[in-house]
Amino acid sequence: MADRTVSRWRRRKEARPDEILAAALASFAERGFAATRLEDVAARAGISKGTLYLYFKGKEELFEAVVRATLVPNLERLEVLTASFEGSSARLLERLLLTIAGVVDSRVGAIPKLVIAEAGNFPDLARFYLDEVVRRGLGLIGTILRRGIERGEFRPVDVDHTVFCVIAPMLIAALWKNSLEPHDDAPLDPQALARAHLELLLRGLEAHGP
Amino acid sequence: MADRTVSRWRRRKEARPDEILAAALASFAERGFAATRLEDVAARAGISKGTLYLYFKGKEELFEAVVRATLVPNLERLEVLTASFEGSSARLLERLLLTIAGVVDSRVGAIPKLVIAEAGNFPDLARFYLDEVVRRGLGLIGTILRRGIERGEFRPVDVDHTVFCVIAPMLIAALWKNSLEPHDDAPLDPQALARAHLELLLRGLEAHGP
Amino acid sequence: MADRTVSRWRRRKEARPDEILAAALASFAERGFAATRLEDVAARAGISKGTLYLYFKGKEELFEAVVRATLVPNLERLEVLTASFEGSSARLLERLLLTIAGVVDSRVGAIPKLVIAEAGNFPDLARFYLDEVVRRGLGLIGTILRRGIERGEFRPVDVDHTVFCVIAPMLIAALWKNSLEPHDDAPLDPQALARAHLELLLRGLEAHGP
Amino acid sequence: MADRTVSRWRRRKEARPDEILAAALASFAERGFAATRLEDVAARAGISKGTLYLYFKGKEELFEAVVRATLVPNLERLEVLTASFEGSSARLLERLLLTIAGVVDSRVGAIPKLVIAEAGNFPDLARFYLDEVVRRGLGLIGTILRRGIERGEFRPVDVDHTVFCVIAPMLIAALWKNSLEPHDDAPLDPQALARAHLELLLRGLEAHGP
DNA sequence: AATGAATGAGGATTCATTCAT
DNA sequence: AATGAATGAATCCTCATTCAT
Repeated sequence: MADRTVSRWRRRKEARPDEILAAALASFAERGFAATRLEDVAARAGISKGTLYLYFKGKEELFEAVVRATLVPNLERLEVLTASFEGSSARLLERLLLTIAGVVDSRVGAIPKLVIAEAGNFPDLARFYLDEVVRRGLGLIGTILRRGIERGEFRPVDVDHTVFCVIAPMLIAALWKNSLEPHDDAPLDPQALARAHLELLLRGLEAHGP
Repeated sequence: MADRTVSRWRRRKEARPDEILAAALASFAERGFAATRLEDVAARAGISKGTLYLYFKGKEELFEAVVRATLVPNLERLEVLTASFEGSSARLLERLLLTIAGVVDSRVGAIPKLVIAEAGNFPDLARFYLDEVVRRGLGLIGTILRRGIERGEFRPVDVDHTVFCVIAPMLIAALWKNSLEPHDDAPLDPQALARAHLELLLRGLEAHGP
Repeated sequence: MADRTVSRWRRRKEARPDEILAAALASFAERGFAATRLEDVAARAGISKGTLYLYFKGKEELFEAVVRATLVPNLERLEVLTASFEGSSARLLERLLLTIAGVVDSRVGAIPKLVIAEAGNFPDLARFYLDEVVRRGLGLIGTILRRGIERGEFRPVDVDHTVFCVIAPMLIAALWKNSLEPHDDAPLDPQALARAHLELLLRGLEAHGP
Repeated sequence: MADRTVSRWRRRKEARPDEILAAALASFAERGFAATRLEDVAARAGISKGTLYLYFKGKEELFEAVVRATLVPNLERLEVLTASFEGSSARLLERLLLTIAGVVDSRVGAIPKLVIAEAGNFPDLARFYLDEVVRRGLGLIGTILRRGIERGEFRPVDVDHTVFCVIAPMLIAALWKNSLEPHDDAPLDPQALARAHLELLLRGLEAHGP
């Protein structure tokens, strides 16, 4: 109803930034930052080259926007999940990894590859990602590990290093899907990998004896 | 003796390709393929831009040579080690991961980042890497896992997926060192990570009591 | 009375072209033709970019209109003054230069700079300016000089070249005010310059002896 | 002899900057800064677009180099002339203006037009020109006027404003030659103008009888 | 073999102009 | 009449590659 009052044009203008970000993510994921031509991004978004510049100051800003706009919302969801979870820490870890496996399979799974590839050329972006994604993500896992140790579910481990071991397979899956998998015959199933990893991980973390 | 007959100049000339490869690896590692200027590679190698072309057909060939020349020798060493190892599979896995942790800390640790970043733009290279590094590397780990299972040291696991879990933390360490670590304050110690990972992993793989 | 019947809105609409011309003159004066963005002109005139095109066919036409619309009315005033002046030729020359000094200090003082800068890119405009401003202006001064010579007030001089000498300082003042003065500390006073010039000029023109 | 040892290539490299500056001056003079395409400058200099960038960082730097490289040497010549001149101040002024008239007729006569047109967009250049050309030039004329006044050759005048009157016709000639003259039929003769100006000026400056 | 001056294709960016609303 | 979103032609600039010396 209220929507009728806004012109189609105006509605388009509001949708544009997201359409462009989606197109840009796809292009950057395929070819990387430097090899992506803005003209291709524009074509993919169904607009002209010049229109891009109405929404983003340039290629670098577009790239940064792509990285900044993605992942963080996902992380927030996971933080809420962790804070409110009532079951065992093993179940929580399972829930977390399977959710991440789902993200890995989506478009945003390409972000880690982009950040890893371009961190050297985008120091600001690297720091943002470090602070807002990596530290928060690792912190989240650390919280769960400590929760398990405190509750006597997990044996005491070197939390700082173990968090890397928890997330590593999922990260590798995300990178794999966006780099070598297209050149391989057998696709990787992130969910299956997550389950194999969980089995190994939970046994590895299990508190011994009575 | 024989060496003495070869002039220093001649030895220099024979060393050139390797010096160029080392310079190229350093530059590619810092900025990535596209952002690396051949002029910088040349300067780093102490030669002129034109001289590069006497040894490599172009930027792409140089990049491929960097990737092809590295890692494979390391892999061969590991394959020999595995084939001839006499101790327990746990010890073998430990030996393997600690060795890899050493590689991660060296210049060649940058190769995975480069391949991941550029696989989309270098299909041939991607396939080479897939065949000659990834499959061989994962195969090696698979061999060890199967060895352990057969010998009753490890419980039966989903080998195909578990190999990813075994290598993932070391790979992440390699990527971390060549992307985000320079923007972080606390450096990651691959050896320490390998040990934390081994503790977790070996407990996770442990065959249950009789 | 009649004016009251026209709505303020309508009056606004009729004033538009002049408001746009004023905004355009200000922008062109500041940055020159090429560096002036139509968007800025529109903003300065308080309208949108698109509206400009309802009044002017394009940037070039707007530029030409700015040049054509200005100065000519000033010249006409001076021609009337000259034709009807009754006093000595020295007084007339004084009147003329002081009036021009006033124009130099106004917005239209920027026109000579614009024409000089863009004559090469606007041949039509150059010819218009040559015919309607330069020749008429120089002709006016020539008329005064000849009047003075005929009346025995001025000595006989090379009129064709002297007209340049008469107008040159005022022109320089106009250019100075619109180019280097903003970067200088001490502003130039066109009236004072006109007076210094007149003193020099009238002595230089003075007819000798009895 | 010694020249033979330097290769033709090297000799070319040393000549290039000046060849480019000459080509750039010609293009900028014709069309102004913005309307000049670097490709045209390159073509005029007999080189390719890219070669320009081996010698100048970009269009702006090239423009600034054109302005900075020219005129100053001319000024120095005039300063030497003034300092060492032995004749009457009237002769010195004559010598000065006729020399300037010669410069006006050369390629460098286009510089004032360029600076006036672009001062608003090149603040640094404007200040440079103000300090190194305008102030020095006006100072030179002021020195001569004061010399004449002190020696009793000229009557006491308002030196600060009179210097503008002395130089104005020559400046106008320089601007005229590089803007409107190409659209006019009768070319202006700077030497003739200088002579007409001198006659007027020297009479105007003449100290009155005893 | 080595150099480095020269080239030009490729792509980012700007902004005058158009036109649906 | 007025708007401002969209367009794409025009041009700067970079850098891999070539080649005369």
